[in-house]
Amino acid sequence: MPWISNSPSPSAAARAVSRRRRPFARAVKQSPPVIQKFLPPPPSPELSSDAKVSAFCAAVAEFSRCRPASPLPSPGSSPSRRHPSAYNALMTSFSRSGDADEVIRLFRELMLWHPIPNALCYNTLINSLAVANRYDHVDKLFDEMVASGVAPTTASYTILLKSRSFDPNFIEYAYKLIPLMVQSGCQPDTSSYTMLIAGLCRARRMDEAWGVLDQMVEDKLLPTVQSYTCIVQGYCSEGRIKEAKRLVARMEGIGCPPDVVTHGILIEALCEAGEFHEVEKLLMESEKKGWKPNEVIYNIYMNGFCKAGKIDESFRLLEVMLTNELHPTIVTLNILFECLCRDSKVWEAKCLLERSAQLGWDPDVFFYNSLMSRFCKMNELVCVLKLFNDLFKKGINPDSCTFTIVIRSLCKAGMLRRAKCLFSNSSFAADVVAFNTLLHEFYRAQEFNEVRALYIKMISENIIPNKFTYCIMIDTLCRERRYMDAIDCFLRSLMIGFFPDLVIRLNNWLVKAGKLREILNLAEGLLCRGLVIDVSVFSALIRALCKEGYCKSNDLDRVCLLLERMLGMK
DNA sequence: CTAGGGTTAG
Repeated sequence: MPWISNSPSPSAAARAVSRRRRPFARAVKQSPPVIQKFLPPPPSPELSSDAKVSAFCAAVAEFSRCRPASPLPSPGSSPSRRHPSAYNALMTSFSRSGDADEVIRLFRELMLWHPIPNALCYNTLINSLAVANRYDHVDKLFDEMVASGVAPTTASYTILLKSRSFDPNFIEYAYKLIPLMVQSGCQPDTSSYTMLIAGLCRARRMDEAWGVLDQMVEDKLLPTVQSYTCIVQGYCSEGRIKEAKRLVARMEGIGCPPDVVTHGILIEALCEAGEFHEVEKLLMESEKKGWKPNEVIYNIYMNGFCKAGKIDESFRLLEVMLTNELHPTIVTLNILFECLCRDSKVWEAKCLLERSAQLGWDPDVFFYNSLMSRFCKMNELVCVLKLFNDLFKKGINPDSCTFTIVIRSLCKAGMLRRAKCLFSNSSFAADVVAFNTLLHEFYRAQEFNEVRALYIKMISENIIPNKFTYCIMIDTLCRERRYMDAIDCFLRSLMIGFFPDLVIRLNNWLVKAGKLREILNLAEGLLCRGLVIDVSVFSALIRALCKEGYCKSNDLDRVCLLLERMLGMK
């Protein structure tokens, strides 16, 4: 397999494992049947007549019956001279279907006939790359556009904002970009402002998001459903459901009634909070309130039930969906598939996947990930690797999630080196989660040098560490008693945001080691950056003081000074 | 051409 360099293939790994298991299997064969019930059930060769399995099959049948005919022209058709607007229409179409590579190809082809494409074409291209998270290309292409004398439009800038809206440094970027935008004669429009609001909400800066909304009104731009929906989502992701509900209610009053998207966000949050009755109520009132639940709404609701372990309810919703003449989508199938996996029907799920072609659906990477993730939890490494193999055989591209599952499975079986090999392969686009997974495993194995090396690799590959990464690094440094480095590491984490639980964690290490001076350094580091010292840091100080012997501490003056500053006396 | 929602991983 091409993605593993100089290392045995997964099938070899699978063989190695099954070799190791063979004596065990033999032993079981000869022992009384009582032991056999501790073994996983063998994969069932035939589909069982289980009600949920047949419901899933019915959903598949409905899915394949209602599948639209391919709306797209086949990629790679021979170049022919087309008008730029025809190219743009084609590119938009491929961009919407998520095929950024085909958009790039079309753009290149367009340049053969029209060496300087117009702003619209550039926008479409850049947007498709932004959607595909290919940020480096976004910036390069924008510069290229400007360099070739094509004036960016307001939409160009909005796309730039979008490409950064998940970046931890979004706000700084946006506040730099907007003046530039105005300077070049592009006034921010409703969509630019909405993008700004979306980014602020993602960064949990709700007050500022409201501020932008006020600014919009001042600029005589009316906020739209989209603008408010971003804020609803901001509240929901912070768990502030009451405020989200209140805002949704208020939207009706100000002539901006919440639509199906707004409700989807609210329903997802309600499900997560276990307020399923509230969801039911919203659905009952939907007609009266002027919105109509679509497939996505049911998917969200079904997924909510699935996550809460209410598998029967998920399948009940499938029936409701069908009676409302809504067709299952590939996402619906995936959620139901996940339900089967959770409902101890893993082996049936495996069987379903094996017969997908016969049943009438093309499983995508999500189906494989769901099943592999289940097998990973069950320590069924061989099954994981076999599915990983099947995926390649079918020509499905694994995503970073697939790799994370494989890495976890390998690590769980004690094969850390093999997991590391996956990382050395260039075709594996590791993301933060994948890195965190392996980092965590090396940490658990106390291979701190490997942790460090991997962290350096991560930085060099421009993967921005997140909270979990810093957590592992802080733990690692503390385990090595490098407390000052741990503090430095924490202070670096402030670049991506302030996480109180990281402070608490670091403090616990410092207290445990009786590192009073380091606690003071940390507290001062926080204060001089204008951050509020949490009560946990305060109590950690007291605890460390007690441990050290209050009177003996030479640092008492510094503690008092800190406490005074905390209380706002100085 | 551009703004808000759904499935998987730590």
